[in-house]
Amino acid sequence: MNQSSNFIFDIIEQDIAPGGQFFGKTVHTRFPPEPNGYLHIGHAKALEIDFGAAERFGGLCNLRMDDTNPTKEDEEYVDAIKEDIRWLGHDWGDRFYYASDYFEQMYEFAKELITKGLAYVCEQTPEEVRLNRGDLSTPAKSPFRDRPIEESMALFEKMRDGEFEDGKMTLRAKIDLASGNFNMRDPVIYRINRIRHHNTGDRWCIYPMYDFAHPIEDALEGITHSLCSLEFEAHRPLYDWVINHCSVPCKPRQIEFARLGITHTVMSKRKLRNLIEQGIVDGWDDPRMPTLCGLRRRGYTPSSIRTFHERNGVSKVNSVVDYAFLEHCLREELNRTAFRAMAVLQPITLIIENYPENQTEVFTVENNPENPEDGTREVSFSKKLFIEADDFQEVPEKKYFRLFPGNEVRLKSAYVVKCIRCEKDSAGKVHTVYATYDPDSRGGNTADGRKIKSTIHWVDADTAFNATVKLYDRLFDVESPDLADCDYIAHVRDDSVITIENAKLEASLRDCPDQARFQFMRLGYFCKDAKSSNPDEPIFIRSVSLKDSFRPKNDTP
RNA sequence: UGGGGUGUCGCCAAGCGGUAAGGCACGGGACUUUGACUCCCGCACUCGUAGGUUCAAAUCCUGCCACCCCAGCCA
Repeated sequence: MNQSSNFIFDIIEQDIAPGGQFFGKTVHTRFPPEPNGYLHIGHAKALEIDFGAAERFGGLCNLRMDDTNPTKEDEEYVDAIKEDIRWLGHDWGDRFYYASDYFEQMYEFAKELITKGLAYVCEQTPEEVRLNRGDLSTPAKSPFRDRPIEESMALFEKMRDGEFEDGKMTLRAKIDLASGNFNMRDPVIYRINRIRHHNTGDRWCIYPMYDFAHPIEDALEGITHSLCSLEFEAHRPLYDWVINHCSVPCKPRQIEFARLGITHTVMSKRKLRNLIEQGIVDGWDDPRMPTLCGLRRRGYTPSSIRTFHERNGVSKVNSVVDYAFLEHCLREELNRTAFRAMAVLQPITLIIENYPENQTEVFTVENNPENPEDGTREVSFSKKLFIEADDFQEVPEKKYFRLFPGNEVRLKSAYVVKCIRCEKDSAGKVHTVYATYDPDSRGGNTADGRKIKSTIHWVDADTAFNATVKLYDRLFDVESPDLADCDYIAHVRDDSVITIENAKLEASLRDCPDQARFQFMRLGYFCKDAKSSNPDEPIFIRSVSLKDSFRPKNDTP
């Protein structure tokens, strides 16, 4: 499937080769989202790596909700996460798990550590722990570090039994208070928190911390390779410590990779949530959001997103990929697969003066010139048409070769017409253009073989229907709104969505199914919005524009 | 000041001692019943930097510089 390798796949390959630590084993990975928000395209990168590794080596990938902190998590996200993963085309079979399903075993492993003298109950307050953490040159300290094993054990059991109030004490791993790696300075591995857990209800009032829980979750599931993002690199010694000191069934290997950044967007849950709360976007599935549900609504296909990630590769360099590359991946696919249709977004009237009144012809148009197998459809033509305002200039600018007085253009698949004159309103805006047609150019080819430089799209005023079309564009006007010192809210574009109420669409678009994707010729790729369309009022969303070398899209600073 | 990472074209990214792949973006041209698509051509004598080893270095060694992550009872 994906033939290109990366440093992680190279490592796995070595691990399962003769002499490797997982020789003879099935590669087993996992995707472990925390159910506290919606998945975005950055998560999709991890998905591609986790499920991709399993696929590549004939292994398995589990889906596991990493729900060890009930304060932040909620079941409401679980189904949405599953839906997004399925949409991307990944299958976890029957291996769907909750980290919370292992609480009992984690508790036992914690007791094992206490028994071994490798964990102790610490009664410092959160503030005291922070104060006693030391600094770059000073070791941490805890007055409870050398408390007897039996005492810690009794206290820990009472913690579970709910005998102490929240925050009163913690269970800490006894590792190295002087370590240069702060994660090893006797990290807290259990805390008391009386809050109902979405999965375990009120069964627990103590919850394990990520650094303790995650390696156990992995080991219990027989994970061979635990792939995560770069910020966990400094946690790996702790991950290995837990694996080595608890009697877990296997020793997974953690490998870290750089998370994805994309220009002109923000990726952190906090910032995305903020955009919603401030009413800047309509919700998690707003088509401008980098969430998977947002991209789905925008018209992105699963395969375009997977292609995007595959071609970006995997490394350990903090990288920010150009938004244009995401757009490229979508265009590339849709050019191949989307049916063409004609739609006029900024209509002006075109009257063919020498065309008979009340006459209608039907023309046959290819659905996709890139793929003849997609067949054809019929569109009607008559004396009065709509064309794009952009396709006419009374006084043509340099190199303009569309419609202007005296010039000929071809109406896609119909006739060659010659512009005669135009009519303007009181404000000087052109509303009607008059032309004559060449009856010998039926279908678009001239009888005398003269070349027509330009072909424009059109719709028949008699059969076209009005629809709302929403033109979405990037949300921010700066390349890196996600930088820590960037006031990203101040850089939200006020024209990131332009709503066109009365676009004129060709009749065939009227009854297309939700989410159907089209190329509106010469404009871009659009899809029918399943969320806001009514049976009688379809609403179309622009997924991405077509490239335009006449007026290159100027990139905002 | 401690620990862990990373530095190859504007942006991603191959490269693993033998003399800088590819994609995006960009510029030029051809073709075109979408100024799209497609197709050509151009786009790093140079790999953060300074030395060293070698017949030969982006690849090995040493120093320096820059940037990122870590002191939550978050993940």
